[in-house]
Amino acid sequence: MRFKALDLNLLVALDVLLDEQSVTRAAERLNVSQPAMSAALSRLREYFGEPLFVLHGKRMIPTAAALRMQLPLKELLQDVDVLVTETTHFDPATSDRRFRIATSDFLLAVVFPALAQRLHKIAPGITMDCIQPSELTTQLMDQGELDLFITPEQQVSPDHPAELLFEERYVVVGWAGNPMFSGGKITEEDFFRAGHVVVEIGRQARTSFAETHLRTSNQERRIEMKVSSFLIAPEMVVNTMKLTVMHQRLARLFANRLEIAIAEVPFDFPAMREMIQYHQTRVNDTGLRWLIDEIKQLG
Amino acid sequence: MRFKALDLNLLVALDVLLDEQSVTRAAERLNVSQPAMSAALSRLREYFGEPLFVLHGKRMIPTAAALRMQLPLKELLQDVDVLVTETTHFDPATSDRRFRIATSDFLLAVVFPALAQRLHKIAPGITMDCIQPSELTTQLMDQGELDLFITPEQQVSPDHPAELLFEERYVVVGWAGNPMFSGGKITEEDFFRAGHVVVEIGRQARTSFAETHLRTSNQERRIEMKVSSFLIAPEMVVNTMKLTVMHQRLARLFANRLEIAIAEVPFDFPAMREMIQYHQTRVNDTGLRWLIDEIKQLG
DNA sequence: CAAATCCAGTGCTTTGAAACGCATCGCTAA
DNA sequence: TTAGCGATGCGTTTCAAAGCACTGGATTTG
Repeated sequence: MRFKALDLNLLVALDVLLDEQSVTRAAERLNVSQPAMSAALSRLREYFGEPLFVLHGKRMIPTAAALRMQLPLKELLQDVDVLVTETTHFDPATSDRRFRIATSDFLLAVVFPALAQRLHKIAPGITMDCIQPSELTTQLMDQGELDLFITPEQQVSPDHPAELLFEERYVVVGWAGNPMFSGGKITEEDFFRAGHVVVEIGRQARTSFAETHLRTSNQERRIEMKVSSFLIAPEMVVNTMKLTVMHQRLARLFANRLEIAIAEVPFDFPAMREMIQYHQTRVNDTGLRWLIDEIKQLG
Repeated sequence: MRFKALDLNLLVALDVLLDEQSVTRAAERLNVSQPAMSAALSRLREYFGEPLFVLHGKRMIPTAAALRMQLPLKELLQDVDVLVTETTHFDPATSDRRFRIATSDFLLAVVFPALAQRLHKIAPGITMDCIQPSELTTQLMDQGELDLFITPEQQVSPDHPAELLFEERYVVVGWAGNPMFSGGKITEEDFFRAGHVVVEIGRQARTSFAETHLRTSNQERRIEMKVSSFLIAPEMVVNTMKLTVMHQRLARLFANRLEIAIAEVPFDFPAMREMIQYHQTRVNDTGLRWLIDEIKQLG
C-alpha cells in the first residue's frame, strides 16, 4: 500500500525539514521527538540515496537535490490540501477544523463576538486563529497559510476571489462633553479646527481607510495622537476636545460604554467596502463557504 | 507526522479503488489482502465523512465526491512520481527500477539483446517491460505509464521531447537462391515484378515506415503476403522468389541465420529516422537519462 | 427454487514499524 | 569551556494495519 515503496507521509516531514532546516525544530513543529524526526530524515535519505541535508556547523544545509524539491513539494502538499478539504464532508456540529483569519481589530470587535457566540452553539469544535493584517498577509494567503482575509477593498489581493462583506460608513466621534456636538452634528469648520486621533497600524504606517481618504483631501488637520488600534481611539477622545473618525458600528458599540458623542462627517465621505477574501484554490471548500456565509449573516 | 491527520498513503489506495471500482481487485493490485483494502476504504470513509463508494449489486459505484477526486488525484500522484524519481539518486549497479518501453520488434531484435547483455553486467537489478506500440501508446505516454517510446519520426507525439536515436537505411531482401540477386544488386524492374512480403502491425493496419513510403510512390507492387512482425518477413522469402524491404541492420542480423540475399533498394529510398521519446515531465530524471544514453550507444 | 458464486464487510488475533525516553557521542560555534 | 545540535543505540511501548476466517447480501446458474 505504498507509493513506489515510499511512505508518502515522509514527504510532510521533508517539507517541514526544508522549512526549518533543523531537525529539532522540525520535530517540535510536528510534535514528535527529536530522535523520531532524525529517524524520519534517515529514512528519507535511504529512499533517495542522497544526504538531503549536510551538517555544517550548527546548520543543516540542504543539498541541491533537496532544494530542488522544496517548491514542488510545497505545491504538492498544497494540492493535497485542496483536494482533501474540498471533498471532506463538512459538518459544523462535529468539525474540529481550525480557521486562520486575518482581520482588523475593528471587525474583531464588531462581528467576532457575535460570531464566537454563534459558533459556540452550532459548531463548538471549531477554532479560529485571528491575526493582524500586515505586509505579509498577502504572502501568507498565496502560500495557503490563511483561510480568510477580511479587508477594505483597497487592500484585496487581485489574485484571489473577494466578496463584499458589508459597506461601512464613517462617523466623527468625540467626547460627549464636547460642545461641538451640542447640535447633534458638527460643522466642517469645527472638524478641521479640532485635534485628531488617528489610527496607524504596524511600523510601515499602514493607514486606515479613513485616514488614507482624509489625507488625499486638501484640508489640513492637526493630528494630536496616533494609536495602533481602532479600539483605543475612542478612549482617547473622552474628557478632551479631540475628535476621531471611525467606523459607525464601532462607534455605536462604544457609545454604550464611553461618554462619547457621534456625529456624521460634515462633508462628503465615502463608505468603506469591507471585503472577504479566500485562496483561489478554495472555491469549492464547503467548510470555508459555510464560515463565510456565517460571517456575512452577522456582517 | 501526518498531513492534517490523513495518512497520505491512503491516497494511493483511493486512486487504485477509483481505477478498479472493486475492493478485491484493488487489493490484488496493491498486493494486500481484501480485508486490508476494505479497512483502508473504511479509513478513507471516516476521514472524508463520505461513503465514497456505494455497493450496488456487484459493483462499487463511486459517489460524486469520489469521482470529483479521480482526476486531480491521478495528477497529484503523477506529480509525486516526478518529484520523487527526479531526485532519487540513480545508481545503475544497485537500482531495481523497472522501465516501461514501447518499441517495435525490429528494435527489440537489433539493439535490445546487446542492451540486455550490457545491463546484466552494469545494472543487474534493472528490469524492462517492452510493449508493442499501438494506437494507445501516445495515450499511455501522456498518462506517464510509459518511460520510453522508440518510434520512427513520423509517429512521435508532438507533446513530448524526442531525440534521434539513429538513422536506418532500408534494403531489399530475398532468398539467396533467387537469381535476381546474382549480380549483388537487383534492378528496379525485377523489384516491381516480384511478389512482396510486407509487414503490417495491429488491426488498424499500422503500416511500417517502408510500406508507407512505397505506397506513396506511383509504381504498383504485388503484395503476396502480409505478416505482423518484422522478424517473420525474412523467413517468408526463403525458398521463394518473394522480396521484402526491411531495415538494413535487421537484414544483416538474419543474413547469418537464413539463406537470404541483401541488395540495395534499386531506386531512391529515404532513410528512416528512429526517435526516442520520453514524457515531458521527465526531463530531469537521471535514471531515464542514463538508460537513453545506454540505448543510444548501442543504436 | 435451491445451489453455487461472488464480493464487501466484520471480528479477532498478530505483527511490525515507528515513536518514546533516555543516554551518549562527536562536532561546532560562541 | 560550555552550550547546542544531530546522530545513534537500546529497550520498551503502542497502535495502526495486516492477515485469517467468517458472515451476509446479491447475482447467476443448474
